Amino acid sequence: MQLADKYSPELIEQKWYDFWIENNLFHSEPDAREPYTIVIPPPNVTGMLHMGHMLNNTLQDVLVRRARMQGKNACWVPGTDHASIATEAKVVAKLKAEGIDKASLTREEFLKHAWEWKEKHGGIILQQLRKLGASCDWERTCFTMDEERSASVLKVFVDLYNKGRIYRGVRMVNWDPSAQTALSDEEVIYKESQGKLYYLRYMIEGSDKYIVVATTRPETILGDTALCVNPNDERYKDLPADARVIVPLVGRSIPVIRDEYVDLEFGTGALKVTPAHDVNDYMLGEKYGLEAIDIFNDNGTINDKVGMYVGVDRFECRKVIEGDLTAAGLMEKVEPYTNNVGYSERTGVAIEPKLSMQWFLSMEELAKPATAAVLEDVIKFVPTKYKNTYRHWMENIKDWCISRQLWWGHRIPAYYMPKGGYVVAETAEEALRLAQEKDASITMADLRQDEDVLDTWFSSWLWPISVFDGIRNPNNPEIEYYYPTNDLVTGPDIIFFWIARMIMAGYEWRNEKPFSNVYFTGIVRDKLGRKMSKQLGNSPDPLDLIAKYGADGMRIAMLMSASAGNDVMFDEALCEQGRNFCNKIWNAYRLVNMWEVDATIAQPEASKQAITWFDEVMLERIERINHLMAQYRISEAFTELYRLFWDDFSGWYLEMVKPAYQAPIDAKTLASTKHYFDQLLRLMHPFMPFVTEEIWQDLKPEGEVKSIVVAEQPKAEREANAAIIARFGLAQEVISAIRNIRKQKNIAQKEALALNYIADENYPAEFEAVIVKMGNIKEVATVVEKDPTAAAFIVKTTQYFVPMEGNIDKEAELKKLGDDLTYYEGFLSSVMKKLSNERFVSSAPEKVVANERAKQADAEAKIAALKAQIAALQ
RNA sequence: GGGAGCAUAGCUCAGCUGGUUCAGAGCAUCUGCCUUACAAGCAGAGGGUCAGGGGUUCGAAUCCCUUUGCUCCCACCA
Repeated sequence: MQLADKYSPELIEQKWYDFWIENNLFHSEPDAREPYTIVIPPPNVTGMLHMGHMLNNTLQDVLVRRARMQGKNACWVPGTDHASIATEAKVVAKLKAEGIDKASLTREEFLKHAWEWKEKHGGIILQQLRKLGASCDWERTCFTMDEERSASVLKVFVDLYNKGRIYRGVRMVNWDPSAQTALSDEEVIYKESQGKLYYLRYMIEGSDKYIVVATTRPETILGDTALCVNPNDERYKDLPADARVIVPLVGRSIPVIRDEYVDLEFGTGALKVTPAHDVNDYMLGEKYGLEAIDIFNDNGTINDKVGMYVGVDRFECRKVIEGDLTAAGLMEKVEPYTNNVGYSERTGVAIEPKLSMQWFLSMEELAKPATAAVLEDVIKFVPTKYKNTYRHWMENIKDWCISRQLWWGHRIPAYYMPKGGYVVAETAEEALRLAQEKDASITMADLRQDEDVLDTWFSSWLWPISVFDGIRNPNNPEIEYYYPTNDLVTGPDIIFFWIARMIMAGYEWRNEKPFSNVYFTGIVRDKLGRKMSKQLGNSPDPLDLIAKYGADGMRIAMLMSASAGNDVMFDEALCEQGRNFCNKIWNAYRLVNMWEVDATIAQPEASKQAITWFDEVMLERIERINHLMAQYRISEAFTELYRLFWDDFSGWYLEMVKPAYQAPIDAKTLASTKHYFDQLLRLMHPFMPFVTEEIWQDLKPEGEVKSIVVAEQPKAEREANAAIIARFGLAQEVISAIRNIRKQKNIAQKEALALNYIADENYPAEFEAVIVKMGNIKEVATVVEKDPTAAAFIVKTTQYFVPMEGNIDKEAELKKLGDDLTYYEGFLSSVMKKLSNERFVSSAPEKVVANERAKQADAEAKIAALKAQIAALQ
C-alpha cells in the first residue's frame, strides 16, 4: 500500500465507522462469555454535543473497547433523556417565536408540537457521538419516553404507591415561575446575590409606636399574617402579650407572636411571618395556626387576594413598594445586603417558595441499602472522595417532589373520581376497574387523570434496569445477563440527581447494585480554568475540533488531561498533540511498510539485540498499563502507551533495526517488527480507534479477525526481565553521551567515530552492536590506559573515550569532570551520613540499608573513575 | 455556618505503603539540525526552597498541627 506522508483522519474515519456498523461489531447478545456492560448517561434528547460529552464518552469508549478486546461480551447501551423541563422550555420558546402561546394550546396540541420537535432534533446528539467513534450498540438505543421505558415508569410509580411510599399533599415547594412548575430541592441552585435589607415600620395597634422589621422581600408584606419576636428579647419585654401590629400599606392587623426561632442578633430581632412564601414562616404558621395568604400567581405576578399591585411582577413590585413605603413614612432605612437566593437550574429564574399540592416519594427506606452499598464498597467510587458527599446526602435525605406542572413527560397515572378520591393504576382500564370497586357507577368518562408529569429523573433512575426491560420483565434473559452493569462514567454534579437514585432503584427492583464502579469525570474548563459556557463563548464545538484534528486527536486531547475527578483544563494545543501522535504512528507504519524483505540475508546483530530488549519492554509496559487501567488511571495508561510508541518503539527500536537507505531487511526482523506493531496497535486501539484500524487492516496477520475492534488485547504472559531493560539503559546512556559529544564538537552523524572503553562489569557488551549502529561507531576497542586526547565520559562506572586527535577543550573537559566530581562527592557524603548513623542502620528496613550500601559502592567507583580521568587530562 | 478537596518547573499534572540518583512527565522556552518514515519531525539544554511556618522520624513532596490562598459540596437565618 502506498501511503501519504501525512495522516489524514478525514479520509478514513467515516469509512471505518461504517465498516464497524456494517459488520455489526458493536452489537451484543447474551452468550456464554463474561458480559461487560455500560449504560450511557443519556444526554438530553434535543441537546447538542459539548466538550463534557466528549470527555465522558471518550472514557466510556476506551473502557468498552478494551473490554471487548479482552474477550468480554461488551455492551454499551446508548440512549437519550426526554429532559422534561429543558425540552418543554425549548418547545415553548420555539412556539413563542412563532407567535403561539402555550396557554392557548390543549395538552394534546402541545404534545404534538413537542414530539415534532423531538423527531426533528432528537437523536442528533447520538449521530454526533458516532463521529467520536463511540462503539455503542445502536440497535439498543433507548429513549426515556419510548414505550418500554414509559411503561416501566408507570409500573414503578404504581408499585411505590401500593407500597405506601408515594403520597400526595400540600407542601412548601420550590416554584419556578418561568416554567411554572414545582422543582425538587436538587434543581435549585443557591447563589450569592446582591440585594437590599429593608427596615419596615409596623405600627403597634392602638399606639403611635412601631416595631421595625428587617426583610429582604418587602413585597411579601401582602402575605404577612404575624410578626414574631424572641420571647427573651429585652427590647420587646414591654409589649403586651396580645399586642397586634398593622402591616404597612396593607393596613391589616396581625398578631405579634413569640418564638425562640427568631435570632436576637439579626436585624431588629423582629421577623415578619409570611407562611405562604417562606419555608420557615410556613413552619411558624403551622405551629401557631396562622393563615397562609398566597399572594402570587403561578407566573410570579401579584394576584388579587389582597387587591393591591395586582398583576405586577414580583421584582417590579419590590421596587414600587419600596417607593410607596418611603412615601408613607414607613421605611426606616435600606441597607445593601448579600444573601443566598435559589435559582432554577433550568430556567435560571429566582425560585419562589410556594405552597402547592404535589406528589412526593418517601426516600428513607430506599436510601438504606443504597447508602450501605457505597460505604461498604460494593459499589466503588473513583475517586473515593465522593463517598463522603454521597453519605452525607443519603443520611439526610428528604422526600422527593416528583410531580411537575408540565406536559412533556410521563403523566402521573392517578385518576380522580367525580366525588373525590383517586385511584392509581398503570392503565386507564385498570384505573376504571379500581374505581368501580369503590363506586360501581363510575364510567371511563368520569375519570380524570392527574394533569402533572413526573420529574425527568423519575425515569432516568431506572435506566440501568429499564434499558434491559428489567422493570416490566424482571426475569428476562437480557437483564439477567447484563445486570448489574460494570462501570458508570459520569460527572459528580449529578451524584444526587441520578447516581444515588439509580442505586436506590437498583436495590428496590433488582435487589442488586446497578453498577460496580462509578468513575467521576471532572468538569471541562478552558485553559484559563473557566467553566465552558455559551455566554463566555469559550466552548469550542467538538465537531469542529474533530474536523480539524480527527476524532482520535480529539480523544487523545481528552485523555491527556483527564485524571479521575479532576477538572479538565482544555487547551486546543492538546488536540494538536493528539493529531501529531496519530501522524507519528502513521509515519512509523510508512517506514515499516516500505521495507523490502530479502529472505537470504542474515539478521543483523543490532536487530537481534533490539528485539531482545523490546520483548521485555513490551511485557513491562503491558503489565503497567493493565495495572493503571485496573485503577481507572486512564490518562496515565494512555501516557504509558504514548511514550512506549513514541520513545521506545519509534525512537529506539525502529532506529536500531532500520536498514540502510533502500537496503532490504531480513525476514526475521521484519516479522518481529510487524508483530510489535500489531501488538502496539491493539494496545492503542481503545484510545484511538480510527488510525489503529486503518493501519491494522493493512498490517494484520493472515487469518486474523476482520477488525481490530474484535482483535485480542495483548497479554503479558510472563514477567519482564528487568535486568535486560536496565542493561540496555546503559547502552542508551552511552549512545546519548556519544550524541552529546557530536553536538559539542559539531561532528555530523554521518562521520563515524571510534569508541574505546576500559572494560568492567558495567559495560553492556551484549548491546554493543546497538551502540555501534546508533552511535555510528567505526570500531570499538577496550583500552587499559586513559586517553587524555579523547573526549571522555563515564556511564555508571565504565570509562569511555572517543578519540579526537587532540580536538578537545581541556579546560572545558576538566570543568565538566570537576562538576561531576563535586556532585558525586556530595552525594557520597550524604549516603555516608546515613550509613554512619547508628539509628538509620538499626531501624531502617534491610532493603533500604542495602540500597544505601549499593549507592555507596557505585558512588565510590564513579568518583575513582572521575579522578582518574581528571588525572589523565592534567 | 458545616463538610470535602487542592496548592510540586512558565502551563497542565504524576509522584501509590515515608526510603532506588526523588524532585519527575508532557507542553511551552532555548540551541543545533529540512539526517531518505515523520519539521505534525530529530538531537540536546535550561528551568522547581514541593504555598509559608512548626512538629513527628534515623529519614518528609509524602504523616500530624497551623497560617495563607483557591475550588467544590451541603445548609431556611429574615
